[in-house]
Order: sequence, then structure tokens, then C-alpha cells
Amino acid sequence: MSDSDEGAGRAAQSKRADARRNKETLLDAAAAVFVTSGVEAPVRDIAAKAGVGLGTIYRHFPTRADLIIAVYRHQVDACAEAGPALLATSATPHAALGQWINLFVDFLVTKHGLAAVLQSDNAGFDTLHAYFLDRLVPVCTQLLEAAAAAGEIRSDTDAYELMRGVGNLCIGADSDPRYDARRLVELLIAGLRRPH
Amino acid sequence: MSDSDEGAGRAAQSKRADARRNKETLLDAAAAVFVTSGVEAPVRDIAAKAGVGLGTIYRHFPTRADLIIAVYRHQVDACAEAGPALLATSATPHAALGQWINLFVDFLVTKHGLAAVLQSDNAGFDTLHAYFLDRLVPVCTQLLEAAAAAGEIRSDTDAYELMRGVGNLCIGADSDPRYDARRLVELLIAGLRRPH
Amino acid sequence: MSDSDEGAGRAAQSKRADARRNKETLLDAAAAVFVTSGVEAPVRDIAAKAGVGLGTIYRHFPTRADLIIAVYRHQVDACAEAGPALLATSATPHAALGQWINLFVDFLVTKHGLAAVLQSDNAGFDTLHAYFLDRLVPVCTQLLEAAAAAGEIRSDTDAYELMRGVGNLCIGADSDPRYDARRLVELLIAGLRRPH
Amino acid sequence: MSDSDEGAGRAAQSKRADARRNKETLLDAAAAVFVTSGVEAPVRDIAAKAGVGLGTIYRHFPTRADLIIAVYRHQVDACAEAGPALLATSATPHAALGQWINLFVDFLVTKHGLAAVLQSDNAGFDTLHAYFLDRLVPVCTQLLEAAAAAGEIRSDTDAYELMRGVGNLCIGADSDPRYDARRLVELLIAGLRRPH
DNA sequence: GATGAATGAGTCTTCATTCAT
DNA sequence: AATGAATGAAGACTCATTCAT
Repeated sequence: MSDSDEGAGRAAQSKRADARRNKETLLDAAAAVFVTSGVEAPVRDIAAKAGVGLGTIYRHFPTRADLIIAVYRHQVDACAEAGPALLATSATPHAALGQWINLFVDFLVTKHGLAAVLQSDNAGFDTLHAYFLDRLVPVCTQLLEAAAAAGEIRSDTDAYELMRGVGNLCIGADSDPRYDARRLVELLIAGLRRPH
Repeated sequence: MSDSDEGAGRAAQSKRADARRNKETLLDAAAAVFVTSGVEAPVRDIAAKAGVGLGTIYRHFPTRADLIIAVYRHQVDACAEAGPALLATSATPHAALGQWINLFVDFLVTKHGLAAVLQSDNAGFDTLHAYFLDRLVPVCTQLLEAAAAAGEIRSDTDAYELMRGVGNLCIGADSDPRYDARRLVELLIAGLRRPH
Repeated sequence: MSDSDEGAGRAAQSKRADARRNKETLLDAAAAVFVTSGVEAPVRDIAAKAGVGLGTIYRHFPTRADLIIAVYRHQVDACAEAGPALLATSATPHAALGQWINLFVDFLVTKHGLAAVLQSDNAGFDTLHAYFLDRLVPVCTQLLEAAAAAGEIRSDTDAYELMRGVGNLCIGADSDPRYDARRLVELLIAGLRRPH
Repeated sequence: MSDSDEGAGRAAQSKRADARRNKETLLDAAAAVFVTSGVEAPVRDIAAKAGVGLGTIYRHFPTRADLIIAVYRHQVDACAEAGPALLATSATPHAALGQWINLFVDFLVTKHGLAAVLQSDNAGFDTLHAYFLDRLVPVCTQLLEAAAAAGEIRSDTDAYELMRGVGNLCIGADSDPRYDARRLVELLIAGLRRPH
């Protein structure tokens, strides 16, 4: 249904509105369940939390990846958009990189199970994988190149690899008080520095 | 049972020998299945691969953790033992640390799913967790302290955390040609260096 | 959901009707299987008999105790309700007690394995246990007290114990033509009489 | 091997002695395990307790019923033999019956799970069933007839049925403090009394 | 569009029993 | 005779996904 339908009857309109509201409810519920049970929580739990039927979830989000993407899209986008801004305002490109990575880590660390799923080779998560990569790798590349151009870091680092590494370091970071992903990521970023 | 039983217990001993051989077969089969299907492969698959019954696996390895430990024990032990040796032969403690970590990474990277399971908070894997930690953390601590004492690295790094981080970086390292865990771990270790 | 939903929820309602019918089918099937294989028959057998999937049983009756209770609820309730009625219509309270117990025995004797399960200390049957007790012990207590008040029986008999005893006497009563639980229970009830 | 072998070599003799000792060990172990885990305890547990192999148990006692019979034979025999004695020494036949039944109850109540197995229609327990019946029913019949002859009880009571009833009342008598099998059996026996 | 009932594949785990050594 | 390793049948339970209403 395209926007040109707008003029259609009140019923259709309200149905669209209902559906939209429904979708939103679903996203809120999913987000809440993800927090407590992780992103691999049973579909039924999410449906129950949202107060909708199972079919409704499958209609709106055919795969789990679709649902996860929808839940975190805003945050991922915000993170992506923060990259250039940080580059503009930070003292050095390397500092910008560090801050941007911190943003990503902060996001990831609080998403129970997301980091794990992000590296899963399960085909069902391909689109999720792709989404994160499409959105964040270019930004990371930009920051990396700026830092390399400034001579702060080596120029042989691949953004994809770095993002994957950072993602991996975030796995299981909640649930283990002796493990601080942020600290390790800091080491990783520090390790990028060009040796004097 | 000492060797002096040899005369009396020929039969028993040969049975023992058979069982031992069987256990080895099992270990080989498990290792093979772990490579292709990961360390969480169905017990039945492993039994099939080994050509034994289900019960035989449960007899030798009551829990999956037991099986995993048995499969990798030699390699983990070898890794643990290599630590002090490297310290003695390397140019600097930091170099020894790097080489030792590389050993660990080489081991882990080839074990499909092991790194993932190593951070799982599933209670069934507690003993597995403990085994790796008991074996490797002390060695890592030793190397870390030596490097700190030599003034090469900061002295605030926790061996447990570092091992977890390295383990995490190894997750999914096979199966993705664009991701090289070794390179990232190198960055991490480089990041430990004391800032001048 | 009230009846005023009728207009809006025709579909939902007919689905509910289907499910209810299905549940009934399930109950019938379970009852039938219980007769032939006892109340501990494999879940799969019941599903097969009912022509439904395994999951359907678990949906309607999460535990075996739930299923057993559902199958026999009507009869247990009927038995419980018969108590006061018998008290009102029988010649004496002791006669009422005897007749009521007979009702219970008639019920139990035909339920292959139920009596056995009723005394099992298996935790899974706790709710089953509780249901029978909650439903029948108070009635039995009432009858016992009436008979005691009438001076027909001793007043030191515990209803719980008596019910358990009667239940036990019913174990294996089918399948053995030489064993008549009714006769023995009669002796037991006769034994309650106050000695002159 | 008949007693005429007695003159055979020391080796054979000592082997016989060993086997006998072994069997005794086994019976002790079985008795102990039966106490803690019931008469349906895993064969392996008994073997472990006895410190012998599984095969040894199966050699001596091909079926579980054989083992149970062997373990309790002495006590069952003693009970059987006590019948006539009690008849001779008690005040009345009915009193003798009561005391004899008490003996049986005392025996049964302390044998975790035995009463349950005694009524099981599982074919594997047929010989066990038969043994108890063969041994005890005649005694019970004798007592019953004596009491009937003395005019103390009705003459229409079947010993087999009574024994089964008493056995049933003993099921689950341990493990439930609110249930006293002895008290109920007393009621049952009291119920036998001829109505005045 | 929404619902949620139904399905059933997939896994784990226990134990009685056999039989080669 | 004794041993105990090996077997595999049996049964429970979960959850993603489909589809009739």
C-alpha cells in the first residue's frame, strides 16, 4: 500500500494506523524481552509480552534478524551518524575513533546476546550481519583512514575486521563482573597506534 | 593398579586396553565432529562417527564438558607448559607473552565453537570453563607480571580478563576469511605496552 | 472474555470451539490409553491415539498430573459432591460413609495405575496428589465426624489416612480376579465400628 | 555340583567357598541398597555396593525377582514359621492372626518399595509373587480357619485376598508420617470379626 | 490482518542386559 | 567364574514455524 492510498477510506487508514501501532508495540516488547532473555529469546515470549499473536510477529518480521534489526535500527543509525561528528569535534582522528568505538561498545554491551549472534554463522542472521556491516563499516573506515592520514595509526587495518573484533570483545560482557569489554577494546584501539 | 598385576590381570588388562583404544577412537571422532559441527554437536553424531553406542559416550564422558576437556586436554596442557619456556627463551617478557598468546590463539581458532562455549554462562560448561582458567590464567599471570616487572607493560592488567578477551577474539575466526583473530590479538597485546 | 464479544470474535470463538473439541478428543484418548496402559502411559501413545501431535498435549496439559486431573476431574468432583447427599439420605452416618467409600472404590478400581500413582512420592505428581486430597479428604472428614458424633465409630480416625488406605487397597484391583478391593475396603470400614 | 563332590580338590572347594562368600556379599549389598533406594534400585548400584561386576549378579540371580527373594527369604520363612507358633501360644485364634499379620506388616513396611513390587503385574516379578504367596498364604489360611472355627470371624474370607490387602496397605508406608499402615491393618483385621 | 492451535523434528539421558576377554 | 564395556530401546520435553479460522 503506497502513500497514494492516503485518500482512501477512514477504515483503511485506521487499519494502517493500527498496524503501525501494533508494530511499535511489538518492537517495544521485543526490546524488553531481549534485555532480560537475550536476542534469542523464544518468539512466543515476545508475542506474549506484546500481547499479540505469534502470527503477527511473523507477519511483520519474517525472520528473527528482521526483528532484531528493527529493534536496534535507531541506535545503530545514531551510532553511524555520530562518526563524522566526532571526527569534526575531537582533538585527533585517533581520539575520534576511540570515542566512536566506545559508543558502539556501550551499545553492544547492553544488548544481551547480540554480540554473540552478530558473529554466528547461522544463515538466518545473514541480513542482520549485513545490516550492521553496511551501516558501520564505512564509518569505521572513514575514521581509520583519517587517523592513518594523520599518521597516528598504521594504515593496514581493515575496518571490517576491527568491527568484528570489537563486537567479539563485547560477547558475554554483561553477566561477568570480572570482564570489562570497554577496557579491552581500549587496549585494542591503543594497539593500533603507530609504533614510534 | 600397579604393573605387578600384570600376571593375574591379563584379561582385565586387555579389556582395559580395548576400552582405552575405544576411548581414543571416541576422542578422535569427537575431535573430528567438533571440527565440522562445533563442540555442541549432538551426542548421537559423535557416537555415530565413532561407531559406538550412545551409552559408550556417556560412560566415558558423563557430561559434554568432560568430553570437550578430554579432547583438548593435551593441547591446553602443552600451551600452559610452553609459558615458562617462552619466558626463558624470548628476548623480552612482552615478546614471550605475545608468543604464548599466539600459541593459545592458534589452538582456539581451529576449534569450531569452542571459544563461544568458553564464554557461555550455561552451567553445564562450568567445569570446562574452570579447567581452561585453572590451567591458563596462572601462566598468563606469570607472563604479565614478568613484563610488568620489566617495565614493558602497565601493571594493571588482569590475566583472567585478558584471556577472556583473547578467547572472545577467536570466536568465529574460522569460517570468515576476512577476519584474522591473530592480527587483532596482536593489536591487543601491543596495546598493553606502557605508553612512553 | 464475556459473551458480548460474540459478534466480534466469531472466528476466535470458533477456533476456541475447535480447540475445546480437540481438548475433549485428547481427554477421551487419554482416558482410553489410561485404561489399557495405565496412567503412566507414554505421552506419545496418547498423542497417537488422539491423532494429534506431541506438542498439542503439552500445550493443553503441561504436566502429566494436569492431564490425569483433567481426565478424572468430573468423576472426582461427583464423588466429592455425593458425600453430603449420602449423609442426608442414608440410614446412619456409618452407612453413608460406607456407601461413599464404595463410590470412591468403584471409581479407583477401574483406573489402571491411578491408585499406584496416587501414593507415588514422585514430585511430578504432587499436584495430582493435592487435588485428590483437597477434594476428598474434607468430605471424608465430615462423614467420619458425623459417624463419630453418632457414636457409631471411634473418633480417632484420620480421614487422610483412611483415604490413603482405601486408595492403597485399590491398587492392582483390576487385573487380579482373586482380589476384590471392595470386599477388603468393606472390612476396613467395618473395622472402624466402635467396639461394644 | 552335588555334595558328593565334597571330596574333590582343595581348589574346587575353595572356589565353591569363594562363590558362596561372593553370593553372601551380594545379598548384604542388595539388602543395604534396597533399604536406601528401594527394591527397584539400579542393578549397577548393587554391584558397586558389593564390589563385584554386573555379570556376577546376573550369574547368581538371573532376574531381579530371584535377588529379592534371596534377600528376604529368611525373613519370609521366619514369618511363615511363626504362624503355627502364635496359634499355639495366643489367647485366641483371632489374636494369633492379628499378631501374625503384624509380623508381616513390620517386615513389609521396612522394605522400601517391596510392597509396591509385590502387586506389580509386571511378568518379571511373577516368581517373587509366587514365592510370597506359596509361603504365606497357607499359613494365613490356617489362622483364618482356626479363627473361623472358633467362631471369632466370618468364614468367607480368602487368605490370598487378605494377604494382598495387607500388602497393599503397606505401600508407601515409609516416607509418609501421616500414614500408619499398622493402624489400618488393625482396622482390617478388626473388620473380620463376626458381627454379633 | 490477526490469532494461536497444532505440528513434529531434534536432543538428551537412563538402565537393563549381553557378551568378549 | 568374574568382569565391566558396550549397546540401544525408551521416553521426556522444547520451540520454530505453518496455516485454518
